[in-house]
Amino acid sequence: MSTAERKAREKEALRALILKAAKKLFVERGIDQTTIRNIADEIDYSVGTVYVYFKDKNAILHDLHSIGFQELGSYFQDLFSIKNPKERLKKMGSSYIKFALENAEMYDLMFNLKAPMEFLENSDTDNWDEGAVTFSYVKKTVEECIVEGHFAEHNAEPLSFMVWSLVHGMCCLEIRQRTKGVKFTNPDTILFDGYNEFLKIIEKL
Amino acid sequence: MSTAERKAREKEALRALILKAAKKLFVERGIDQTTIRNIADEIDYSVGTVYVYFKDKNAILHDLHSIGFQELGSYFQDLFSIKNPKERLKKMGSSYIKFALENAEMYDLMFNLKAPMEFLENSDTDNWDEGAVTFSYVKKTVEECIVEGHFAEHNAEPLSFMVWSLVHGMCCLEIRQRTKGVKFTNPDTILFDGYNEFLKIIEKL
DNA sequence: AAATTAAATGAACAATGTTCATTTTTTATA
DNA sequence: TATAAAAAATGAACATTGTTCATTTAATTT
Repeated sequence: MSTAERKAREKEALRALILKAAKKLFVERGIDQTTIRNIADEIDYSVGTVYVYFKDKNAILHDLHSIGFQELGSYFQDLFSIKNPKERLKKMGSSYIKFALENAEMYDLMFNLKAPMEFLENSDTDNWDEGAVTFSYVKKTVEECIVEGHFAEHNAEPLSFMVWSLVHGMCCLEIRQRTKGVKFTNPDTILFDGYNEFLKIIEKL
Repeated sequence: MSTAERKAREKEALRALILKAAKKLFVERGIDQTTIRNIADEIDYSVGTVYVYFKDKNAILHDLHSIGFQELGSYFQDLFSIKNPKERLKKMGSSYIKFALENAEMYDLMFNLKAPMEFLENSDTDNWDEGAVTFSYVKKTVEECIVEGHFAEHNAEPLSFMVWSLVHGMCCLEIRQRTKGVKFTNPDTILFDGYNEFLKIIEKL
């Protein structure tokens, strides 16, 4: 192997190390509470080095947001082995919520923070591929449901968007602390209970 | 009138002036892009004065978030003149979305930003009264629907939460730029279309 | 071994939220 | 009205950010 190749690998390794440290700190203490200096400290490099490997903080956040989508992918892993589309859709929603609650900080980064989208705006194309791919899973499943005769008189794309919004909205309200102060009868299970109402509904469609 | 009374009024007036200036700048250039110095400049007072009237930035954001709920209230104004609860529920969702889109920055502050909730956490009670009251409108309406024989086998509170999540999720995805990169068939009407799917659904329940 | 290239550094800058000793203004008192 | 006391307003100063870039250190090539 050439030195050039080795160097390229080393560069990639340090890049990955920075992302790993960033993720660790984000999960541990939250994204707002993590500074570039913290990240540099964590891996015993200087602040300047971080900027050699990433244009700015948005670039780090965007890369981490992509990693988040990979992780969401692993929650979605086995979904398409479920052949019944309605069952798959129901399970997809549960997995989505599960991911959001178990990876709140990453979920926030993926679907709420402005940074990853600002990064996209300053890049060649402003396609949000990660989001588009994830949405296509929902849409594909809804389309299959329609083929099977469900959701009559509904349109696949807007209906899929509605479903996405429904689960996203629940996760969002929870993660951004909006369920806490409202004093639900069963605060601990409100997401579960709320999603259950949705399940009852699509059972009838 | 006593001087004390006049002074109290003057204090209240300056407090309101600060909030008004803050709101103006928030709407004009966004919340992250607005600094305490900007606000002070806008009303020709010094930075220090702002801190005489507000403990910190969170306190300003919290007060403004409360003002936002008053404004949402005016969108909800005539809803309870609609006696048919199902019609009212449908209209309530539309009004909610309308408010969110026409007041994106305020909506974000009310339902997404951490600041207002952090302010609550540092206060005596951490009840989120504004949110609770707004949710109660939805819940009351859903309960009336159930009394009228709709939504059989559903539970009012979780179902209301589901409905709230659905509209909130749509607004959230839109405001946080998550609908833009996905390339919907009709990007401009996806919220409208998505909500329409919801309307079709509750028509059947 | 010297020269060249690449990588890493950290001091320095501008912007921000926040504090607080000082100054200015207003009110009460004599 | 003149003076003392209280209230209000001030802005310089601090700590913490993200970010830059001239300089230093290390690695590679000649």
